[in-house]
Amino acid sequence: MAKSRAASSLASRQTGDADTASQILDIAERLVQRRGFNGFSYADVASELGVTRASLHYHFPGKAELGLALIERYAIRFAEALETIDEQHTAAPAKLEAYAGIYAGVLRDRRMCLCGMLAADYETLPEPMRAAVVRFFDDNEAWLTGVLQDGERDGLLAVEGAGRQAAQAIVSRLEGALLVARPYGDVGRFEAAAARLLSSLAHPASRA
Amino acid sequence: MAKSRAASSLASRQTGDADTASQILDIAERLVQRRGFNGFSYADVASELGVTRASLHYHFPGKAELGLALIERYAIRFAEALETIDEQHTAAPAKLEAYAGIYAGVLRDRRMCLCGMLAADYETLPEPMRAAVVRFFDDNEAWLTGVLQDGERDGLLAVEGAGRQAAQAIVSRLEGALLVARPYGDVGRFEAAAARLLSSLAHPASRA
DNA sequence: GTCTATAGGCAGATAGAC
DNA sequence: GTCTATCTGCCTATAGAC
Repeated sequence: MAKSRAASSLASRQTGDADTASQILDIAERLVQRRGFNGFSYADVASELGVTRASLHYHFPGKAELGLALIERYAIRFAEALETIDEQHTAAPAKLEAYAGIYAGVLRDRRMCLCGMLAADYETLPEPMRAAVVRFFDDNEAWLTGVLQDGERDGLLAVEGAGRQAAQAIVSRLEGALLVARPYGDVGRFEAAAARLLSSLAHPASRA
Repeated sequence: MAKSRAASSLASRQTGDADTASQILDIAERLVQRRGFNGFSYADVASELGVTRASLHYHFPGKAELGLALIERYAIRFAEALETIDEQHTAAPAKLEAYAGIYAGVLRDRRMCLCGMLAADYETLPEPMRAAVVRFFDDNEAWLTGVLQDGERDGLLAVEGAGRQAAQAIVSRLEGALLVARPYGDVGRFEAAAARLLSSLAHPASRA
C-alpha cells in the first residue's frame, strides 16, 4: 500500500517518509518544470525542504548531477506510465488519449513537461543532461511509433506519412500545446489541442 | 536600399551603424532566444558589444525594461512580416507556408521563437513581460484566424472545428516543433512537422 | 547526514567623473 | 553616452565540526 504508484499521473508518492534524496528531487523537479533550470537554485530547494544548501551538496555534488538525476528519474517514471497504459488499454486510440492525459496532468499542476522545459534551456545545459533530454524524446517517439503501427493494423488509426515522423509530430504538438497553454493558465486550451490531435489521427470511419 | 527589410526573415539590419540601443537589443534578443531570459546577463551583452555594463543601464534601466523592449520590438517586426505576407501572397495556403517559413528561419539560426522561449520562462518574468508575451500569441492567432477564414471561403482550406481553436493549434504546433527540433540541431525535423501541418489544413481536393 | 562558516565569483544595479 | 568604482546580494561549492 505504501508502495502503490499512481502511474497514470507522474506525481511522486509524497508519503512524507521518503528518503532525503527523493525529497530533494521532488522539490527540484517541480521548480525546474515551473521556472526552468536557470530559474531555481540550491537555496530554493534547501529552504523548502528545511535543510541547508550544504546538505544538498552531500546528496548531489553539483547542479549538473542533480539535473541529470532529475531527468533519469523522470524518464523512468514516464516509461512506467507507458507500461501501465499498455496494460490498461488495448486499442491504440485509447492509448493515445491516455498518453495525452499524462501531459494534461502535468499542466494542471502549472508545470511544463520536464524535458520540454529543458529543451528550451538546452543550450545552457551540461552535456550529460543534453544527451538525456534527447534520449527522453527518442524513447517517447519509439513507443508512439509502435502504438501508431498497431492502430493502423487494427484499422483504428489513419496515419499519414512515415510512422516515425507521425510520432515526432505527436510529441512536438503536445509539448507545444503545454508551452503555449501555460501562460494562459488554461488547461482547456491544452485539452482542445489534444482533442484536435487525437481526432486527426482517428480513422475516418470512426470519426464523429 | 539601406532601409530595405527582408521581412520574411526576422533578422535585423546589422548595417553596423545602428544606434546603440538597437545593437543592444539585437545581441540580447539572440541571447534570450538561444539561452532563455535567465540564461544571459548584462555582462554577456556588454562584452559582445564592447561596452561596460553601466552603459547598458543607461539605455535600459534594468533587465525587466530590456526584456519588455525586446518583446515589443519583436512583436512589431512580426506584425510587419505578416503584412508583407499579406502583400506578397493572396492564397491562404501560400500565406500559411510563408508563416511557417518565418519560424524555420529562426531555427536556422539555432534560435527559439523569442516568445516561445519566454513562454517557458513565463513564471519567472515580471508582469509587463508576461502580458506582452500573451499579446504576441493573441495577435498571431488573430491573423491566422483571418487567413483560415479566407482559405475556407475560397475552398482552399478545410478547417475542422472553431477557427480560433484551429489558429491556436497552428501556433502551438509550430512553437512545439521549434522546441523539440532545436536539441536535435535538425531543421529538417521542423520542416517535416510544418509540412505535415500545412497538409492537414489543405482542402482534400487539392491534396497530393 | 547535517550543520556552520566561508570562499570566490557573478548577478543586477547605482553614483559620479569625464 | 560611456566610463571607473563600488555596493549588495545571490550563486555554486568546499572544509571541517558535530
